[in-house]
Amino acid sequence: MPQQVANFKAEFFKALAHPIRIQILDCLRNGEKGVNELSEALQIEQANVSQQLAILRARNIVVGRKSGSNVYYSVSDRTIFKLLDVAKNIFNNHLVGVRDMLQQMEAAS
Amino acid sequence: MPQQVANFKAEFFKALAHPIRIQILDCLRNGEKGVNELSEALQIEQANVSQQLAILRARNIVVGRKSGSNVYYSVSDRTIFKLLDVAKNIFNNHLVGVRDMLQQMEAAS
DNA sequence: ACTTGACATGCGAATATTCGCAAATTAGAG
DNA sequence: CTCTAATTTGCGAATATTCGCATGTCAAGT
Repeated sequence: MPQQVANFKAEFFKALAHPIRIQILDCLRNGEKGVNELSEALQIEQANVSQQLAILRARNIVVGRKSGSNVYYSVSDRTIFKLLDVAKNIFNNHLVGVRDMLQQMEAAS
Repeated sequence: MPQQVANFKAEFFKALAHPIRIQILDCLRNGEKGVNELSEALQIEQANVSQQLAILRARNIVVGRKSGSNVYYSVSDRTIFKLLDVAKNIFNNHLVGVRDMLQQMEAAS
């Protein structure tokens, strides 16, 4: 894999590498939402939400639909959710791994 | 999703959010590799490779197997590769989107 | 035109990441 | 024990990210 492609992929993951952005994406699982709606749901300052949305937009992860003075955001590609689900599976596997390890230590003591 | 879980997920994606680390994981697709081997294959200073491996290790993404004075690294959970493949699909979808957009602009001019 | 509500953007200080270089560790050979 | 090769770690300067605050934009109502 050329370095250039690796850069591109890293940029993509960097866009996901922030708690607020993860929460925003999770909020968008069941349909589009306005900025205020996200801000209230997550209890995060509106300007901050808007900044994080700008980052997700820059990577084409979300798109905004303007309606009057509101902007409704949604995920541009539902495969994103599949990615998050696979990530969740990895977490679960690792948590199980840690739990087993703790149990073994317990049993050995 | 509680904020704590979002933090955890963000930490995970942060571990993937670096070109060198992406390249390392890609190198590990066909089995474990030593640090020198990775360093040469990627043409990256060995200390740097070791630092990036340490980050992947801290997130349980790779594990090292010590053999003599060598350390052979491998991916701890092959689901990681599935994740990278899903990410690749997302890129491809978006690239197609961009290509179509360029074609439309071309056609309209 | 003025105001209000919904978003976006600019700025800047605090914080975190990156990466080359030097030094430390560790295992095996002589 | 000494030397060497393989790997890790510490350090520090350059660079990037984060986030609150202030300001800017833009549409709709009055």
